[in-house]
Amino acid sequence: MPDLEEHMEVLPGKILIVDDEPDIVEFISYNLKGKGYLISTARDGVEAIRKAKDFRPDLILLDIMMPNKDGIQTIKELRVMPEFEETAIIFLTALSDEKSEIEGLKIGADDYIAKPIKPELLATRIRTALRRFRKDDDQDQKLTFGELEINKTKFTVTYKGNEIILAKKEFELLSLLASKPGRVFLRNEILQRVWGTDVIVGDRTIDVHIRKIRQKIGIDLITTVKGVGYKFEMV
Amino acid sequence: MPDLEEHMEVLPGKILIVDDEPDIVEFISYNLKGKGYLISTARDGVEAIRKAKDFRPDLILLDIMMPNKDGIQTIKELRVMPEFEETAIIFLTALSDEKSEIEGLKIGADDYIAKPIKPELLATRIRTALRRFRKDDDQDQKLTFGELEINKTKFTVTYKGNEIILAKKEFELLSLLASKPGRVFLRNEILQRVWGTDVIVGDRTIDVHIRKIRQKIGIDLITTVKGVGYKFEMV
DNA sequence: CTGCTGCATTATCAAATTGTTACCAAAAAC
DNA sequence: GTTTTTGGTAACAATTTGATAATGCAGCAG
Repeated sequence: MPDLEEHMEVLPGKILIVDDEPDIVEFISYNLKGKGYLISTARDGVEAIRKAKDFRPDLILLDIMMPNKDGIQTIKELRVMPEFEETAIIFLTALSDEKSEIEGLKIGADDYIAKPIKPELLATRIRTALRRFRKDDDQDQKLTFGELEINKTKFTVTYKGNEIILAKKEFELLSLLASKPGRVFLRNEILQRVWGTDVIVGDRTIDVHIRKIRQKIGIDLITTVKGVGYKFEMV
Repeated sequence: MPDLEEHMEVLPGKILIVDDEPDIVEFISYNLKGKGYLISTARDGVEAIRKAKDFRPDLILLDIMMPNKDGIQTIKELRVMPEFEETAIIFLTALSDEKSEIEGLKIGADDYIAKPIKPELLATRIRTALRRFRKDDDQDQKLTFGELEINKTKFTVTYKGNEIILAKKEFELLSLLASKPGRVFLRNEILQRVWGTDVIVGDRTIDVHIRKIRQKIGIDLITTVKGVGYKFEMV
């Protein structure tokens, strides 16, 4: 009977590869799998965002030129969502367009790699980028405010030691607001960051979720700024 | 049938030798057995993969030039399987082809040794490679949570002293979840880490395995986080 | 070779939970 | 005082998971 053991211990990281050329995806994917990275792939920006939400990559390799939604647009949308605020993103650029490289970095990429891609270079850059964002995998990512604790790793919220069960959207919404206490998030912004850009929901949806959160936590940590949005605040 | 030598006490390691020339296999095999390694052999890539699954070597000596499936192709296939992700692999190369050596290393070999093989050199390299992947072989790797014990070496789970028989996938799944108690594992992540990157299985597969585990253990140690994933938790 | 046996996966349906909307009342803004 | 915006409630829709049985497959004993 096989001893499965090691393969599930320390993984170097999860990487999402986004490119419309299957050959390139295949090539990179193959190279990185060999090094123990977990790989997911997408062939355009729309798919990329969808997969990223599920896969939660530590790093995204993002082609600039793509159909359906280009790299620039994709990174913009990703960076707006709280869960990808601190995800490493490396652009893949055809060396033709030097201008876009610079633009890419300004927009929020951490690095860029010119095609054709050299495996050694790729590996090095990836290691560097991942090191920069090294989240202690052993340590929980959590936000604490006095008696309230939001643990993103365990997906739990506790208030005065009691665990409060929040549904996914509720949790995401609270996490977003709590990520910048005091800051007002516009309704529009909340929609974008929690629901994404292409999902369309009615006006009342946010309200209802806010209400449920307030109800579950008991005290009102969320303040309404009428006509504008909501903000998280410890009293 | 691999020639195991059960009576050996402290095993320095299990080595799979893959070469199509019986003389070389014999030569290396003889040398390494003398040093206390457990040896298994294969004469081509296809046989190598088959034997590797059974034998679970700590290190594979892999000839590049072989009939049926060459070393390059073999290592590619091995590296993709999670259980060999972290197995040391050393290429055996005829010094004729220098280019392939480099290629081999890039692909995921840990080292290469040029033929003709010198026993001292071979021994040194093997020690080095094994050290790099050193796993506490002497001590059982186990996780304990109160009355529950998961022994990764023996492949057993006991609860309140009673041994619980889990199937392979069930065991892998439980091990993964228990490796970070409290942490939520996304369904996708579970799929990747237990089933591998290229295996495609339906949505319900994880559920069914989770259910079987719950059923066998009796108490529910696994918590569902709806829309997100599962987590292991002692209550 | 044949028929077991146990495991992994899928199919199907039921149940539970979650997300969204409709509607109206309440509060604030103008 | 009207208009706009949000809160509360419940209904509804959608999604997700649980339970169960069935299928297919590989290993194995005879």
